[in-house]
Amino acid sequence: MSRAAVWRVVLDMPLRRPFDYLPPQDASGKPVRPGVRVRVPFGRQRLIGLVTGEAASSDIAPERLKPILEVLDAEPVLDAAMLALLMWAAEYYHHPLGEVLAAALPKALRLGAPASAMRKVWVVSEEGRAALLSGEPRRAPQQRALLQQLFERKGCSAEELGALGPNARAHLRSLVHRGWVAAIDEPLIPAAVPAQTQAQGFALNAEQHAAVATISASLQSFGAYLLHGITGSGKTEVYLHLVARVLAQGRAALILVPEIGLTPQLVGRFRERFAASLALLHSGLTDGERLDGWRQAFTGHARIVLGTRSAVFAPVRALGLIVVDEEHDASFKQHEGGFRYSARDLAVVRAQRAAVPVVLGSATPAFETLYNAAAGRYQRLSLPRRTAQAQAPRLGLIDLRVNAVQAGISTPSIDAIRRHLNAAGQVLVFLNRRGYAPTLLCTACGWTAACEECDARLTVHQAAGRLRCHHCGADAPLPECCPQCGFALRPVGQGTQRIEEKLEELFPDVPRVRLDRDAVRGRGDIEAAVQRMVSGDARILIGTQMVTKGHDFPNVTLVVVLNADRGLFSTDFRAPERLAQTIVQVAGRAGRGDKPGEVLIQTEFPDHPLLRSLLAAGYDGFARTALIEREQARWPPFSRLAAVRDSAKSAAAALAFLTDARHLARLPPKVRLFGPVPAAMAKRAGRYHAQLLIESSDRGALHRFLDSWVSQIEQLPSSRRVRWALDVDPLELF
DNA sequence: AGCACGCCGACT
DNA sequence: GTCGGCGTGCTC
Repeated sequence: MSRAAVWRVVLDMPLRRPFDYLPPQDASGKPVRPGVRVRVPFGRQRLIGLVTGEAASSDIAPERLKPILEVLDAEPVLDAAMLALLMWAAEYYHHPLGEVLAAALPKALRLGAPASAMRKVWVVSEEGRAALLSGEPRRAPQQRALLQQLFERKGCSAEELGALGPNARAHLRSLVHRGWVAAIDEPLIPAAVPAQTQAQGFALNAEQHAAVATISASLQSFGAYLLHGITGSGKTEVYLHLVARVLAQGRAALILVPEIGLTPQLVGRFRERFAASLALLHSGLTDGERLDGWRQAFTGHARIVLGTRSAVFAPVRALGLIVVDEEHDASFKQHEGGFRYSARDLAVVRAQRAAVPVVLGSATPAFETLYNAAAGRYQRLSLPRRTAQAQAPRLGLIDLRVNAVQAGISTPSIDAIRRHLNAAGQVLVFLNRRGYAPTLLCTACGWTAACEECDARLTVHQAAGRLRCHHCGADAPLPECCPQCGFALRPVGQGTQRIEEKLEELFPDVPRVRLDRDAVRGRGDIEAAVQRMVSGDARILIGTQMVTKGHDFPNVTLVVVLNADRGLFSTDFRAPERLAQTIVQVAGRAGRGDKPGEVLIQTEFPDHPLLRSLLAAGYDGFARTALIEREQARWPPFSRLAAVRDSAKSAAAALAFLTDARHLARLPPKVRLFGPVPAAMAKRAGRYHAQLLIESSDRGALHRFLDSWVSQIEQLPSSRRVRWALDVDPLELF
């Protein structure tokens, strides 16, 4: 037991405890500032950690306590409110606090970069001051004049140097050489940006106006709003109006968008309305750019922070509003790495703690969100009309069992495509599978090209002449003939490349564009492809999921969904929800201009109740039916789930840890375990994956159980032979 | 997580 | 006889 007061420091490590340090020697007596970064000795390493507080004494023997080496921040990089939110998150997700805090900071800050941008400033040194007083340098009046100026202005930055005379740079070099002037780094304080009360933009229709009025009536308090607006109903305009009101109050807004939803269109609309005060924080940025965006928020320079998942932790000053656009999108849930959080759910918690409104916008809200709205936890605001006069598209099913099919495209679809092209319309053909064909088959012996490292077939990439694994990235040349029997090989099944080839054959004179991860590499490529459709250069668009996210194709009048059947028979209870969202989102691309849209969905199961219900009752009706089924099956939101996932070099090791974990569990009433089971695709990138599911109807019971169990299972010797993670509220089940 | 220390197989 | 495998333990 040590009597010395110690600072509690949390490190970016999978350790569930803080470490005690003696206060830094140069700052004895100064109070701790929770949320500041410190450099500490740790074993034989030196690490950067975060101070969470202090304690009057430590359980650690005094001779073992080491002093903090350095305090990196004058101001906490995580303020009290953010620290409290992150502590809440660490508890809720049962994840070590150090890693949670690390997730909230850009990498550059974790490595020690200054929290404010720095600039080099030249200041007169002690020797320089003495020289100046004694009249030096007598022989160089210009140098002396510069020294005098630097002394009077208390230094000058590189940008200001030019104003100090024609040869200031050369004179400065001499002064630095003599040791009279030295360069120091100083934090750059950006000029304060005045709150902008920008023109109101477009006029709102009645429903948009009602939504803005409702939310802005209670900007000073927490409220969660589901903004359910069909595609093209003008959700973004509602956001823009709300943001304008928040800025007018001198407060700031945080806008979260899905991974791929951060399109130049959306950024452009915010930028043109709110010019300079916008900071971006998304995964496409370099570490330096992310640091820059974070600093703009931290310094208060940015009044709007627009970003993806991890931007939920952005240090927004005077937060007044949070918007989560496309709140149903799975990319808000971190799916890899250690700390798996839902940015949407944390946005709601952050808004609640900050007493500000949070707006969850979607054309296809997550069923959980609809449930929360029905339960009265969220207030529902609907935008049922499209802003342009466009009517809702007509949806129809095409029975693949009775219609002739050419390379995956049925005759009725081909006829419809021709009809729309002849009527000067544009066509979107949707297939959620890139490449040429998902299988390469030997017609003689039945051999198929399989990935060595995954339980998956290799996809044929005809144009590149390659076989690729879409799960691990393996890449091999396309074999000429069957490696087993030497007979000819045939690509089987459809990918977007093959559909493009077929459409070229069917409509040789109609320009096409393909939008998938193979066809577009950079963000600029996506824009170029989108622009070709918008301008009318291209009239057929073939695309994967990518087309459903954030892009508008106003002249598309026909959407053909080539295969809706994956997802109809999945074991994952969320598959129907995702299927409905995909169909409704892709259908929303049709008929956004003044022309009515048509949507054709090809299926082998036209009588499947899910498809029937979606067509007959729309997304809402579909959701109601699906939620009743979930209630009967006791799936979320009628129960709570968590999953322990792991992977190892052998299937046995992956299962061994989860089996040990299961044996350790002392289950309270109402908490159940399922598994462990191997993942549906057990082998991926050479590792075997497995899962143990935890279910409970009682959230509190589940979390109390996890609390003690997780700290036990991480002590298991078998845990060291696997990579494992706990996923609270998992979105995908194997 | 790192990074040590510590005991058992194929090599200069 | 050593170099090095990863199993176990510790870091204030």
